[in-house]
Amino acid sequence: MGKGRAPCCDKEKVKRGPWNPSEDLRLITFIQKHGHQNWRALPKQAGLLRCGKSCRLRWINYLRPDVKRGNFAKDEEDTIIRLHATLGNKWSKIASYLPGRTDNEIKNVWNTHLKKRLSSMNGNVDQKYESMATLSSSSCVTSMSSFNDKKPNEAFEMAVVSDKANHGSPSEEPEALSSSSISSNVSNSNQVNVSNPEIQQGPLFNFTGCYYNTSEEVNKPETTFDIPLESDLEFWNMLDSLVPFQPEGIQSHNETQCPDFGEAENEWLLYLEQELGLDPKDGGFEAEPLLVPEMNGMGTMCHYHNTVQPYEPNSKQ
DNA sequence: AACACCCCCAACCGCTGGTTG
DNA sequence: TCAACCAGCGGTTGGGGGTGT
Repeated sequence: MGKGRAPCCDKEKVKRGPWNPSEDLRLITFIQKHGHQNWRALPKQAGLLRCGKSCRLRWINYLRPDVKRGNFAKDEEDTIIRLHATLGNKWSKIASYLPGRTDNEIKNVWNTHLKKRLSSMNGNVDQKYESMATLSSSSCVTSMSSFNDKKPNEAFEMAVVSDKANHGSPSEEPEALSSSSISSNVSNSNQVNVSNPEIQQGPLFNFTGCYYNTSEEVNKPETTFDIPLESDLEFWNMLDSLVPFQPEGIQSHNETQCPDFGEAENEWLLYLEQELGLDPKDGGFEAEPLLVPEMNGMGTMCHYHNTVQPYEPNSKQ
């Protein structure tokens, strides 16, 4: 590494911080059309002033159609605890056993909830195997010794078996954790598999993002996507005055990298536009071509968790 | 009401390992 | 074989919201 590593992107020319809806839509639409063969080139091709890494993270952790959001079910938490005892901080590995959950999300849950819970139960997180003994049956703990050597699906089958032993009736096992669904999808969660009906939940694929609740959300009140259209005339005027965007260097549709959005594509895009308040009927956004202009700096973003905040171009970050 | 503190989590940073020429 | 490039991973950060005083 004598010369050192070239920075992944020019930080001076790259937008950072939270993503705004128009950036999300632009990224989603680009990936939907062209896939994500080259993350580094993607931002330029998609017309985003973002680092490729940032685009990748945003897609994987938030925008993927199959990402599941909301609180973790107890069974999911138990699975994380169990897998963490075996795999350690291999978040992506753990995520591969929890369809729809991202490594980042699992890492956050572990650091904010589960670690503390284990710590309070045992007084010492390092005694994780002892912790496992309290959480799980002895058969589970003993099975861990051979857990490491298993292939993911085999290991998960073991986990499921012990899980059933721990929680009694198999009916307590959530659908997303059923062994059948797992064994059909043991690839890393980063790999998009929207064509898989086991992952693709619902008539449209389940674009949960931050825009609406999923039916699997636990203990969360129903929330709405609340874009204050009236109060953000500047933003919507900006959208109205969009210049057609022509992606650079797009030769052909990449079948292998482009998620198969199938017949739901148009319906989904329509849904997205409506959710984002970009209804073409109102002179707003049309899915193709991508028309969203570049943002005017950090001040343009809005943070939207359950409820979208007012879009304030001049508000401070 | 105002302030301080805490918690959560989206996003960033830097490293690693795989691939390619 | 090796250097350069790239995607992916895991650790960390910091802003915003919630809660306590």
